[in-house]
Amino acid sequence: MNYPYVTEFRQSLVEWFNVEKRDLPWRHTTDPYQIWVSEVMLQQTRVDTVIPYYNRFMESFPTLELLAEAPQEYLLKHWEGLGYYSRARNLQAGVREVLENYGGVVPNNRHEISKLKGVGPYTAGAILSIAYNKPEHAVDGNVMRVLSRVLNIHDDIAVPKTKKIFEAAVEELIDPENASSFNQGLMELGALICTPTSPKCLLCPVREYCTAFNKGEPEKLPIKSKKVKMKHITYDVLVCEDDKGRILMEKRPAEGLLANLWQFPMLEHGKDSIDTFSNDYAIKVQSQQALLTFKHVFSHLTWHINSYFMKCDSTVKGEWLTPEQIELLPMPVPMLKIWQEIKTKSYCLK
DNA sequence: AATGCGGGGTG
DNA sequence: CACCCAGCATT
Repeated sequence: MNYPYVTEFRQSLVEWFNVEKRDLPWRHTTDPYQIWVSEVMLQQTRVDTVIPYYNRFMESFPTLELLAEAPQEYLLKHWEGLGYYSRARNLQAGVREVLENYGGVVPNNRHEISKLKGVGPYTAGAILSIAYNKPEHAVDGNVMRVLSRVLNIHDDIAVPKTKKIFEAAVEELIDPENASSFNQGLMELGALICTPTSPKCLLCPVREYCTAFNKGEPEKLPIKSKKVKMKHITYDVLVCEDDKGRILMEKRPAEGLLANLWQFPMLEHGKDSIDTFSNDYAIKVQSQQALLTFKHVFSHLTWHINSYFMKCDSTVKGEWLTPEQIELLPMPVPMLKIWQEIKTKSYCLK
């Protein structure tokens, strides 16, 4: 395939990026480790959300070695609220691989870097191009949207193999001398100009090369099928406090949803019974009071939560923790919401 | 190829 | 409410 105006397209995009790019924390460095962290955080996550997490993360884990040595609980606390927590565990596994197998130097080729945990086709290309200026494709949702419009590609981007079409296109288009600015330029264009709805074509540096703009209906692309069926689960969440002001906590399993995060005990409606629960923990409930009722939406399921504050007898079973200890634990957002309510209304002793 | 995996922003 | 977002691992 041979695109017309490739040279002009490259130049317009790269020049626009170098002038208009946002000042973001990870754009002050080309350290592969720091670029790596930023790219993992940015997976499926918006820039504005990532910024404070990235800054805090770099303060605590400025080097690959410090991240490799960190306790997982401390690491997860830095990821708390960011979501997709396996990213954090995979990132730590990845930096440990770099220390073990590559002398602490992040590999500069796709074959080796792709072996690292959590580094897929996009992240590999992003690190290689941004940190090492290697002309490698880095195709994410932004790039597929931008190029579907520029090149008039109507393939369904929800179909996995469609990404190969865009990767091949980037290999043709990418500026071999300015791979970093070219790839970032495509993504920046998608974020600022070539947005999903109402793209700002009049501000676009490459509109004269854009098929969708010239045809007049850029918002019709990309084509994306797919709908996900949402599952619903209802839970009672029990905040149990003993007479010493300690609260019963549970650690979630090491696999699956919210792996290794901490929570107040949860009873699934129609599945878990309060009797079994109080039996397991040898708890005797003295009083019970309704807390928050709310809904928490994940990408693939919805939790309907009823939360209760319960005064209980002392017991020797389970993890009864002080508020100070609880503050150090990584918890999912629904639990943070309940915990915040507890602190605000000062139910517990403290 | 299909599914599981968070959470927040937007219209 | 639906849709989107700098994806990857597992099956």
